[in-house]
Amino acid sequence: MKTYQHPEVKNVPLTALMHALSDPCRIDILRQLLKNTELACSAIQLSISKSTASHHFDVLRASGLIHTRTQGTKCLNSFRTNEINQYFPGIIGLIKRSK
Amino acid sequence: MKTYQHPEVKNVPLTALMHALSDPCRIDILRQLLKNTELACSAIQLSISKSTASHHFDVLRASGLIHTRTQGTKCLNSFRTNEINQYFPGIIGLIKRSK
DNA sequence: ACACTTATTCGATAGTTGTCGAACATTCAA
DNA sequence: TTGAATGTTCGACAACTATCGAATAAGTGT
Repeated sequence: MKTYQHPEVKNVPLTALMHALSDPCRIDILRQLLKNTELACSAIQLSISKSTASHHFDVLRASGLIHTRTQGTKCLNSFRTNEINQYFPGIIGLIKRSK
Repeated sequence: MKTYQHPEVKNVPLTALMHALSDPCRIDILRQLLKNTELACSAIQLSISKSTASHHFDVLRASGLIHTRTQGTKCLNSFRTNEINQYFPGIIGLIKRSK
C-alpha cells in the first residue's frame, strides 16, 4: 500500500505555498476539497489527464495544503484546514472567494 | 519620462498574485517596502543584478502589489496596502510574518 | 487467475521563468 | 556638453513546470 509524505505546515516556506497556489488547476482542486471533507482523486472534476492531475496532487501535498490517505484503490484527499489556518491565516478565505 | 501601468487590484487573478509571491527575491522586496512608505529601486538591498531586479519589479507591478512613479532618474515604489487589504485580506500579514 | 478500477511513474516536449551582461534611454548636475 | 546615476530593454541561456500517453503497480471483486 502506497504511503504519502506530509510536511509539517509550520516548516513550509511562504514561497512554496504561494507557488502551489499559482496554478488554476490546483486552485480548482482546492475549492472542490473545501466543499467536502474528503474526496478521491477520481471524484474531483478536472479537464486534464490523470498523470497531470497526479502531479498537481503531489505539489499540493508537498506544500502542506492537502492530506492524502489510501483506501483500497482510491486515494482520499482532504484540505488541512486546521494547520493552514494556524500558520497561514487568511489563505483559505482567499481560495474560497476566488472565482 | 517613463510611465508605468498599474492594473486594478480587483481584476488581478488570485493565481497571478500567488505567482508574484512565489519568489524569495520578490518577497524580500515587498518586506522592505512594507517598512517604508516609498523606496527607490536603488534603495532596496538585493543580491541580484539590476536587470533581474527590474524584472521582479515588473512582476510585482503587474500583479497589483506595488505602485511605481518616476522622480528624476529614480523610480519610487510603494506597497499598494489599501487595495491589497481590500481585495486580498490577510496577504500582507503573511508577508510580514514570513521570515 | 482474471479483469477492472484507481492512481503513480516514466520519458518526452513545449512553454515559462529567473538570471546575467551589454547596450540603451533619461534625468540631473557640474 | 559632458559625465554620473538610475532604470529599462534586449538577447541568451539554464532550470523549472505543466502537459501528455503509455506503461506500471496495487487493490477489489468475480
